[in-house]
Amino acid sequence: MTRQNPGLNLKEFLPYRLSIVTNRISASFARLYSEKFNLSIPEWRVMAVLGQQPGLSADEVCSETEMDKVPVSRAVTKLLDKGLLNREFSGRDRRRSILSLSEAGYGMYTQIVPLALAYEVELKAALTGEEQTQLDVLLDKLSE
Amino acid sequence: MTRQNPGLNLKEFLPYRLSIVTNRISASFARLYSEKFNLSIPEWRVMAVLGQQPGLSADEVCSETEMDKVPVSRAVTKLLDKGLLNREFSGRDRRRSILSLSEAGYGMYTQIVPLALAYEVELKAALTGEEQTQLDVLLDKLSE
DNA sequence: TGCAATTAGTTTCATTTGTAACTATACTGT
DNA sequence: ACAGTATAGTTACAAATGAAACTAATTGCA
Repeated sequence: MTRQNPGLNLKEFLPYRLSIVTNRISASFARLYSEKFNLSIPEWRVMAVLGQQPGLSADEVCSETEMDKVPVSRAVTKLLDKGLLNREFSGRDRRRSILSLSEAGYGMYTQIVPLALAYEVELKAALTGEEQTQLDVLLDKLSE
Repeated sequence: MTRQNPGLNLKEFLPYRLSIVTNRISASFARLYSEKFNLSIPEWRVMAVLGQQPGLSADEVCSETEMDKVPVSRAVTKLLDKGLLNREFSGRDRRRSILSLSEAGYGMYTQIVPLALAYEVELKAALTGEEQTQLDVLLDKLSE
């Protein structure tokens, strides 16, 4: 039987290429903080967003990070256990949590940030300045 | 306590942005074939690569798709169960499998490919022709 | 008011995933 | 030829994940 190729070249297929590149990048970045600081990816994401915007609720962390509420809830529990997070509850709405990094959490955060920025610099070194700008534009457009 | 922002803006952080965009795209593409054809992501990937290059071994499927050998092995088992794949073993090296889509598998493949291509067209519609070229270049460079 | 509908967050359970151990076959150097 | 090592693929086990059910608090509106 002869089969004509219906014309999908996986290596040129955009969703596929994006996922390969992205997975490589996030895996190697994750190694950076998981090894030294023993944080999972969801834990780091929660810390990263709270380092920037203290006082968010769990729900706001979800929308900021585009994570599901289940992994967020679990990450928050773990981070509380490790003493990296403070949690209060809103007086106005007692279901609503108010999350922020603890002293210890903030200390860890300030150690990770330079690693993250250095990693980004290294990544971007593969691109010219102009290309970096282009990439920003393209990602925005693909985000629709 | 006053905390100076150490300068990580998550929304501008490249690995983060890539992963958000990519996850959205692969999730919505996966819906396309998982709903209609009941394929998992690994199953589709195996089929996609074998549709293009019949006769690969499981190991070659791994390197082509950058998947771990465990999910590949499981996807192959499932696809064999569903009758979508044929498997022989090499005479020269009887450990080595020789995989290809069955009639049924190829039939499904030829149905999915147009969906995939249409999806890609839709994605790329957000970009100008020039931007599409740029994106290719950028992804190549980021792949190092 | 008071009761249905919503919302924040957690827990349960089934599925998926990856690491590591395992089986079977093949290769290598003596 | 054969002992040691490497490779293809599978299986077992433990951890991560997500959908759905659940709890508790709040809102809307009759």
